[in-house]
Amino acid sequence: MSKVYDHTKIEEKWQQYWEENKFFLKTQNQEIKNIKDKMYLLFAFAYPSGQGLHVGHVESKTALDILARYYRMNGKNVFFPVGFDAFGLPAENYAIQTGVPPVKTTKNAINTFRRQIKRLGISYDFANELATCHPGYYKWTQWLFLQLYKAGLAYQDTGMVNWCPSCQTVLANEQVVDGVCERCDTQVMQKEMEQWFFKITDYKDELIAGLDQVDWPAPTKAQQLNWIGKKDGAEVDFIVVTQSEMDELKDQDALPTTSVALDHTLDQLEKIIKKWYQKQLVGSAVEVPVLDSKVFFSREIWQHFGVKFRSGSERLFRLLAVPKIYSVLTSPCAVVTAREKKIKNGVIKFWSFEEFVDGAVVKVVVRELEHEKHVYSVIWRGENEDSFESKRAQWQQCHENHKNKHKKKKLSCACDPHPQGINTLQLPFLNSNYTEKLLELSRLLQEMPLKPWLDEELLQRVKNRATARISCFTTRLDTVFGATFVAVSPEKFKQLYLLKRVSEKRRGQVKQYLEQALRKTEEERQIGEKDKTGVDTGLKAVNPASGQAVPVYVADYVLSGYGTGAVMGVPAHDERDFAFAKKHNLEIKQVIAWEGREYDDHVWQTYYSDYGQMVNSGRFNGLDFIESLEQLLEEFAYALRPATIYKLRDWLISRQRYWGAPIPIVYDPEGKPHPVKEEHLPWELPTDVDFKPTGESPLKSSLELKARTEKLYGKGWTPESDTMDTFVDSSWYFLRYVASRDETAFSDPAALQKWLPVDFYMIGPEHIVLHLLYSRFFIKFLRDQGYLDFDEPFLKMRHQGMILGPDGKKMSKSKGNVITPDEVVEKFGADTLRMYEMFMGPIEADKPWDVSAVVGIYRFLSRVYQLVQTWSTASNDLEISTHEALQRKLHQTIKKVSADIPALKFNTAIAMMMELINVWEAAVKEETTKKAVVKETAEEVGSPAVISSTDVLAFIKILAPFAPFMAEELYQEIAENQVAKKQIAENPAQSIHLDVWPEWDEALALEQQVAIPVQINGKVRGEVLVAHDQLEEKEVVLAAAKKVESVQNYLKGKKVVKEIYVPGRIVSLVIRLAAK
RNA sequence: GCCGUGGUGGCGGAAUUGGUAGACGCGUAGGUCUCAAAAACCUAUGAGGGCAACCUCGUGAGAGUUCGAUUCUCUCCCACGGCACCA
Repeated sequence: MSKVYDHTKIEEKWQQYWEENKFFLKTQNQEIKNIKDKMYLLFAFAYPSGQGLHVGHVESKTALDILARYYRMNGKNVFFPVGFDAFGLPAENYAIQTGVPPVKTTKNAINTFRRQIKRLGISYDFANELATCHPGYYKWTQWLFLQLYKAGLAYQDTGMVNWCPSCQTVLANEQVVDGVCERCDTQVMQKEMEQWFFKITDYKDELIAGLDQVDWPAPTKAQQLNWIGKKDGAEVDFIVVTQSEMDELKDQDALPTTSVALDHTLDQLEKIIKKWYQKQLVGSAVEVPVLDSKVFFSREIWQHFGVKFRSGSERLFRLLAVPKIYSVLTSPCAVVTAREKKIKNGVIKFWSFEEFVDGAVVKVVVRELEHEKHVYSVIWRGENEDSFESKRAQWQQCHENHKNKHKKKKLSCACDPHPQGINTLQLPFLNSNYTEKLLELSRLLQEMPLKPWLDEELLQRVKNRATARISCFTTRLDTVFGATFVAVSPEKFKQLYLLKRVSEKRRGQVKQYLEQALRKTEEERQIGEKDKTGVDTGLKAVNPASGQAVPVYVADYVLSGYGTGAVMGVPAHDERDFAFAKKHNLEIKQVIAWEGREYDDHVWQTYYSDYGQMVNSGRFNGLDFIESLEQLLEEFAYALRPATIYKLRDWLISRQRYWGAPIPIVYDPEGKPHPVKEEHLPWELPTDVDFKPTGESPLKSSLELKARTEKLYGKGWTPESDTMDTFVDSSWYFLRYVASRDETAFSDPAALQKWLPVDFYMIGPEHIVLHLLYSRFFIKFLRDQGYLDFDEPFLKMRHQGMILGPDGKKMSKSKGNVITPDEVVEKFGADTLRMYEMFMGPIEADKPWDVSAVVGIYRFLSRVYQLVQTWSTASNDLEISTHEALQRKLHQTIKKVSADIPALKFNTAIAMMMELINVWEAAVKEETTKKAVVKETAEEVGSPAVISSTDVLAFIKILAPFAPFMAEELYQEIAENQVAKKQIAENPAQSIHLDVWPEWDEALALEQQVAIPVQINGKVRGEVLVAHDQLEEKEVVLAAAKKVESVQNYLKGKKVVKEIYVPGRIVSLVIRLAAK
């Protein structure tokens, strides 16, 4: 009788056979005829943990192995390498506990992994195996660091970093999960340290754009985008004024709700102008800064910046004031009041004047604060038609009485020389429109003598004053009128040196808040998430849109690292600001309204942050977000500018750990960093270190490293003692694979040209963000350095899901739900393990392990084994099979499997093969029964051959990628059959895995008769058999359908009103009661 | 809260992208073999009704489009993953 399926024996035999014959090591030597023929399959770099292979590894490795074997049999030149991401914390932590050096544990772990992988029959090209902890590899990791350093993309910076007190190392933001260390779940602290960074932000825009070039799952792309976090919005400048200044202004009635504060520095102006220029906003209204009584910008200067004067007259000609500059009046007889007021430390001089310009009443207040040498000017505008009209009436009155009345009241007029002798530019009275006034002004400006750029002293003053401006990023510029406070993060408040402006009275309180907030970690701040703490600084800042002077708070709900580190508080339309305002009793001013929805500032409603129509926003009332945007930017251009911010930050690569690639930097006796010379690479990891955590990098304890540095660079030189983040190692390994033994370069240009980019990459969803981002950054950098000629490393990528424990939860030792590959291989064999994991469901889904379901695959493989055994012991050899149903099923199966493998639908491919085996078995049984009628016993009957050797071969070939051991066994066994032997001999391959993939015969795969369902009023009421050559003939099929008995019953006494036939699919009849 | 993914028998999952819902496997029940058990094999297996042919319901809930919806549209519910005081 036939043999029993002995998986252990079979698998050991062929594993050895493949290894001896080096079948899968040949890829590198094969010549590519055509570039399309190469196939670089990449498995995510794995960390060789001491626990050995996990069933999750098996899934993705098997999936890729199936692809590798499939493509090889289809004549592709397949490159399928393997390696180990061997640096990392677990080995080091183990060393701390036991004293066993990481080199040793890592080596053992790799050996275990390699053994297990081979046992699974993964057809890796082991000739190119690599490990990141090998000096031959990390030499080039260090080389990469030096290239980045040379290009200015590796830099040192000090800053607050996440510190894990247990791991004694710095963590990247992304390694902190819910405030605890990703690896050991310890609370993360904040610590200030000198660190190395890679400037990945230089590539932020390209990292976004490149996503269009690759075939990746859309959610992955979305997550990358989210991580880079590009957001368009605007920056809004709030000018800080002290309380005493505020009081003075109030006296002047100079700050009604529609006033505008102006404050500018030179570089800001330059920025604005350039921005306009880039945005091609030539022709818009322009701000004319008058920097000094003697320094004017001529029209030429504006033109030099690419800005044209606006020709329209509807816009106010706005003037900017900076120190020592007063005013340029655009109308001839503005009412100018001059006043002096004594305050504590000096004198404030005020000049205010009103003028009327094309539809707006303008009030300008110029103030000079002697002691601070500051001047603010405020432009105040008529808010609506009514005030405009009344102001105009006033204005005309004023004009009528100009000459005598002004003099009587001792008011000065712009027409007159300035009483204080300050240079005031005067325009002749013009009755004509604004354009002409503008032209006149520009003519006058041109005549003014030009003074060179600001002198040092003035420049310094301008710079100082810049700190008195708080910029806030917002994506909701349409709510700007509703900003009733400004909240600054503690860090930013410190940076801006705002504390010195806080009044004595409050300073202590503010200082105290700052100190305790800065001490808190990011994590601690999050604990009090709903508790919006903050302190009123007593400072006021002027909302550039509403002109309202609003309080400035320091609040730790504002993040320092995002945007500008300060926010404009719009409590009416932002939930956080709302909570803050409620707690601190701040004004809540609704500026957005929605049709059919009420606003009540007592309770927050989610729709308060929805887009809507602007209200309480002056002339912008009624506009929506989009409509207002451009206009706001233009109207308040002196304080608003478009801005884009990113969440992505530079990559912090320093790790205070031992088991990683040393950063190739040495410091001279002055402490200045210098790169290690290339001839000194690899800059080897010393072995004489103390693993015990001390809070300092273990490399500091190495005498060898210190001695080496002094010997090579001189006395007093010291080595960098940090190692690199292991993400650095694992973000370029796929370049090294193609020339993993090259000692002269990081990779071989010819091999790179030949194999890269990677055609298919399979990684777990845990690597979606960082690994991919970093790899893409390296590729783009190396490309810019001329080493590569492609933009994206991974053309096609898919993810494997997670294999869960039988309880549906994530496998973990503590839950006791871990299934190990070894135990399954032991019991059922590697073929069963592979196939079961492929059969569990879609590759990308998370699936629970079903202990009892594994046996289904084992049964299937046993049946395959038995069937082929039975076949090969049959005495008669068939050239061509005569069993029609079996033939059809076989060819349908070849077709389906050939389509499913490249689509990664392994589960349905396996289901189809099972169906085939079911049909095959049934056919054998049928034949046996036929024979049994003649013969008496089963032995006499023997094994009927209903299937030809061509067919058997075809089947085991399509099975081969899934169950490579079984397929090889059967392949070699049926070679004893005469006919099969001939067919196998036609291919010189000594292994089924190097043989040729079978083709299917479309004609044989076709069903002779198709059962077409017949629907009546949408319900299936019968089916009609149609010969396959009549499928296209609508009338024939419809006629036949109507004759079907079950259909007839429904048609009685009814009228068919509609007939639908979808060829090969369905007949649908719509019936009504027949008209009487 | 935001972004993303999904919800189909007792379970894992199919369904040619709008055309007979539940392929394939597990489990379960009954049977064959056996002294018995295990293994293996055979038959049945969405729910309800009927002796039966058949009928009704049924893909998270509700509505819509259609001759026809697991598939498309809208509203809602639930689960999972990522980000999160991100302005």
